[in-house]
Amino acid sequence: MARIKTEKDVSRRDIIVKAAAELFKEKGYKAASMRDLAEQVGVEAASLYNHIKSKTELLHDVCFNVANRFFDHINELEASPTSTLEKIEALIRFHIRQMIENYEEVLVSDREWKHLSEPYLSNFHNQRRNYRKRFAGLIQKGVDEKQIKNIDPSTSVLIILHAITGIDSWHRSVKRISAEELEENMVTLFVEGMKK
Amino acid sequence: MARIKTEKDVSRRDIIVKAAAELFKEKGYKAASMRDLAEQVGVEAASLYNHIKSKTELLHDVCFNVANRFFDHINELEASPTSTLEKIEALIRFHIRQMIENYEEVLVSDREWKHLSEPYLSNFHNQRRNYRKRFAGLIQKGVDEKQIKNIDPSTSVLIILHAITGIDSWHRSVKRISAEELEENMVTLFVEGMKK
DNA sequence: CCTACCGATCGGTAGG
DNA sequence: CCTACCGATCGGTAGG
Repeated sequence: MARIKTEKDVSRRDIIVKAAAELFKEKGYKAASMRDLAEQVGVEAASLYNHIKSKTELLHDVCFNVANRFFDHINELEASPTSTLEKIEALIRFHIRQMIENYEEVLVSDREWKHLSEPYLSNFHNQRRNYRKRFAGLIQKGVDEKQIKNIDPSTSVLIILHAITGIDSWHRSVKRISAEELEENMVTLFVEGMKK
Repeated sequence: MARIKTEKDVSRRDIIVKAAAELFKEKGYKAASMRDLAEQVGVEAASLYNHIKSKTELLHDVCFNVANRFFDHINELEASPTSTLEKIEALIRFHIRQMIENYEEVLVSDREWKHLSEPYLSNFHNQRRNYRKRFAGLIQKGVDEKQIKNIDPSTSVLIILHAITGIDSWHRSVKRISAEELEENMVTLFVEGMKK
C-alpha cells in the first residue's frame, strides 16, 4: 500500500527547511552540519532523512524558493503599465522588503548558491544573470528616456542589489530605525541619486 | 643552532598566503581544503606546514592585512585638514580602489572573517564595528553641517560598504568598463545621492 | 619537502 | 524516529 503524505509530513519538512535556512545563513552552508540542524530541530541527524533526501536538497529548496519569488515579481512588473522610473523604484522596494521580511532565505540564496550541484548550479546561475540583465535593461531604458543620469546599467544593478543585501546587519542593529524609515532611506539614496 | 630565515622562506610563505586568499575567495574558507591549496602551490599538503602553523593562521593573515590597511587610511584621513564631504568621498574612493586592486583579499576579509577563532574573532569584530562607527560619524557630521541629506548614518554606511563590495563581479564582467569609469559611476550614485 | 598516518567529523544508510 | 555504523575527507603530526 502506498504511503499517503499527511499534513504533518509537510509541515515537518517546512520546519526543517526553515531551520536549515537560519543555520546556513549563520554558519555558511559548508560549516553547517546536519548534526547541527538535527539538534536545532530536536531529532537525531539520521531522522532528518525521513523528510529530506540530502543536505544539498535543502540548499536547493531555499535558493529556488527565493529565485521564483523574484521572477514572479519581475514578470508581473514588466507587464504592468507603469513608467520606467516607477518600475525601477518598485523593483528596489521589492528587494528591500524581501530583505526585511525574509532575509535569512534571501541571504542564503545570495551567498551560498555556489554550493549547489549540477545541473541546478548552472540553472541558478543562468536565472541570476537573466534577472540582472532585465533589471539593467530597465535602467538602460530610463537612461534612453533621459530620466536617469548617464550611468552604466549593469554596474548600477550590481551596486544596488549588493547595497540592499547590506541591510542584513540592520536586523541586529541596536538602535533600530523602522522598516519604513529604512526603505525610504535607501530609496532616497538610490532613486534620487540616479534621477536627472 | 637556531635556524635563520632566508628571503626564500619569506617569499614562499607570501605565495601560500596569496594562493589561500584566492582559494578562500573562490570556494569559501570552509570548502577550501589544505590539499586544494597544496595543489595550487605545487607541493604536498603536509609541506605547507613548514611555512605556516595552521589553516586559521592563513585566514588571520588575510583578514588583518586588509583591516590594517583600512585603519591606516582612516587614521590618516581623520587627521587631514579637509572638509567632511571630501573625507567621505575619499573614504568611498579608497574602498573602491581597494576592491579593484586587491579584491580577493578584501572579499575574504569581508565574507570569511566569521571563521576566525578567538581571540582574533572578537578582535576583528570590534575593529570592524569601530571602523563603521567612525565612518558613520563622518556622515553624521555632514548631516549636522547641512551638506548631506537627512539620512540615517549607520544605515548609509552599511549600504555604501556593501554596494562597493558588489563590484567584485565587475572583474569577471565581459564588456568591462574601465576602473576609472566604475569609480566615477559609484561616486555619482552615492555622493550625489547624499548631497543636499 | 615527502611518505605515512592519526583522530575527528562529515553526509548518509541499514535495519528496526 | 532511533541506534549503530559506513566510507570519505578533513586539518594536522611524526619522522626522515
